[in-house]
Amino acid sequence: MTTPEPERDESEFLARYDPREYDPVSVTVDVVALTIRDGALHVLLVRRGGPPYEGMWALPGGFVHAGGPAGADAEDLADAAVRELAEETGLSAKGGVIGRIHLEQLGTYGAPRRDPRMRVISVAYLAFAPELPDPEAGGDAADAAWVPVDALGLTESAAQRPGTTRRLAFDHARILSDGLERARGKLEYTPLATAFCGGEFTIPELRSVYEAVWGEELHAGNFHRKVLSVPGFVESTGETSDRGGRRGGPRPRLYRPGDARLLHPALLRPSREEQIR
Amino acid sequence: MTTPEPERDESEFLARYDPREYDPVSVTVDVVALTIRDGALHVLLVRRGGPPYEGMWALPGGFVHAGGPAGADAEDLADAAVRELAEETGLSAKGGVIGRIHLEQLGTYGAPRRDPRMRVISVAYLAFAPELPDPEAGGDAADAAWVPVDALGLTESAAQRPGTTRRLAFDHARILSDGLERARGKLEYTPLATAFCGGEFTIPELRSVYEAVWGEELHAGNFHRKVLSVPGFVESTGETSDRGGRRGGPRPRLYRPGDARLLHPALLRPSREEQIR
DNA sequence: AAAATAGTGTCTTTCAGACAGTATTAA
DNA sequence: TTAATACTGTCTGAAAGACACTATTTT
Repeated sequence: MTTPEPERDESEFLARYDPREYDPVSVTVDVVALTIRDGALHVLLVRRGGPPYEGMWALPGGFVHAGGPAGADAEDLADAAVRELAEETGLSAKGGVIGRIHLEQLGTYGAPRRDPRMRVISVAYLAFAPELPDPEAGGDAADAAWVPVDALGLTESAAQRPGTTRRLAFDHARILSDGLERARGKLEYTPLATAFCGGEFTIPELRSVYEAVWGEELHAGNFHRKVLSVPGFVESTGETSDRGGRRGGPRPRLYRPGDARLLHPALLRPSREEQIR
Repeated sequence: MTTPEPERDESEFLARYDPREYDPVSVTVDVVALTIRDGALHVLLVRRGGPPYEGMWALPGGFVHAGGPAGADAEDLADAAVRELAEETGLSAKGGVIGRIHLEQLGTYGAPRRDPRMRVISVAYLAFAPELPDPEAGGDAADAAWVPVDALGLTESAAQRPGTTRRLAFDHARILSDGLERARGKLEYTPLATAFCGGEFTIPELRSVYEAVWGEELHAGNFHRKVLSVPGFVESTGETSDRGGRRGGPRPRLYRPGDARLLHPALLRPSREEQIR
C-alpha cells in the first residue's frame, strides 16, 4: 500500500500510530545541470555557505514545498527542480531560455546517513542547457559557478563513496557521476544533444557537443553524414553560418532541432567495450 | 543545496530545528514486480483493504523506515523495496529465490495530490522475477495475485491520468506503464531477459520472454542466431532439455546467463516506428 | 503419418567506419 | 600561401531480416 492506513477517528489514529512510519523525512530536489562552454562539459555547482560540508561545492537544490495537509502551495517535483535551477541561474522560471532547457528525472538517493543531520531523500534531476550566463550566488550559497566536469577529477571509484573526492558535498559526486552516464547514453538514442545548442546550430557544433559529453573525438565526415541520415534529427534552415571554422574552412550550414524523439538508427559511442562486461 | 538552511552555529540550528515544523511528507516505495506465467507478462498486485481506493488493485509497497534522527533502524530505499516484495510474496528476503530477482529504481512520483490524504512521495522500483508461487494476502491487503498485464487494459492515454482506468489505485497505472516501457527497453540492450528465467533455460524460452514483454512474435531462427552471436549473453551448459516443444520438435539445448552486462550489438525491437516521433 | 519445432545456411539490404577528395575559408 | 575545415564519394565489413532447409520430436 502506498499510504498510511485511513483513520476512523482521532483516538483510533493515536492508538495505531507507529512512530516508525512517521519518523521525520525531508525531501529535496538536486539538479545536475549540464552545459557546454568553450567546447567542454560544465556542471552548475554552488559552494556551501554553512555546515555540514561548509565551503565545499554541491549540486544546486533545495526543499520541495510540500504545501501542508491542505495541499495549498504544493509543488510538483519537476517544478521544484525548475525553481531551484531558476533561482541559482538568476533566470526567470517561466518562458525565455529556461523553457528550452531539457529536464528529466535522474534518480532518487536515500541512503540512511547521506546527510549527517537527518534522513533526507533527494530526488535528482538532470538538465541539458544551452550556454547560459554565469550564475549569481544567491540565498544560502557562498558562490555559484559553471565548473568544468573534467576539473572535478571524477572517476568511477571516486564517485562510489561520499567524501572520496573531497570536492563535492554529500553523495553529490555519485549523483553527478550517474547524471553524466545518463547524459552519455541519452545522446546515443535521442536528439537531446540539440538541447545543448541554441535554436540554430551547425553540424560541427553538434559534433562538438557529442565530443564534449563522450570525451572522445568523432570522425567529422561520418558524423555529418550520419546526422543528416537520421530522420527528424535536424532540419535545415536554408541559412549559412556567417563565419567558417576557427582556423579556416567553408561556412557551415545552419540547422534546427527536428521532430524526432528517438534517433533511429541510433548514434552509438565508438568505444564502449569496457562497459559491456 | 540538499539540506535545510545552513545555520551560523550548530546550537542555534538545534534549538530551532523541529522536524514537525516542516510540512509533513511521507516517503513510500512501490514495486512493479514482473514475471512471466504461461507465456504472458504478469505483474504482482494487491487489493486494497480500506479507503481510499478500497477494493481496487494497487502495486505492493509501503513506508520507508526512516529510523529517526539517530538513524537506528533506518533502511535504504532498495532494501525497503526488497522487504515489501518479500512480505507480499511470502518469500524470505535473504538468500534463495529473492536473491536472484533483478531490482532497479524506476522513478519517483510526487505529484501534490496523488494521495488524497497527504503529501506522499513514492519511489518506484522495478523487479524482474522468475516464475514464483502465488502470493499470500498479508497484512493490510485484502488479496494479492499475479495479474496478466494485458487484462488491465493499460493504454498510453489511460495511464497518463490517475483513475482513468478504474482498475489501479492512485497513479499506479502510470507507474506500471512506465515500468513496462522501461522493461521493454531494458530487454533491448541488457541481458535482463534471463532474470525472468530460472538458472537454466532454452533459447526458445528466452524468446518467449521477449515476445511476452514486447507483445510481438519474433522470428525463431534469426532470434536464435542473434542470441548466440552476442558475446556473453548466454553460456551453454552442454545439456539438453528433456522434452521438445509442446507440439513437437527436437529437444532444445540448455543455457545459463553469461557474464555480459550490456548486449552489444543490441537486440532491437522490430516495430518501434511509432515511438520515434 | 502429420505437424510443429530447433537449429543452420544463404541472400539482400542497411549501416558504420575508414579513407579519399574537393571546395571554401581564416590566418 | 598554408592549413584547417565543411562536406561528399566510395569502399569494406558487420549485422539485421527474409527465406529456405534439415533433423528431431510430439500428437
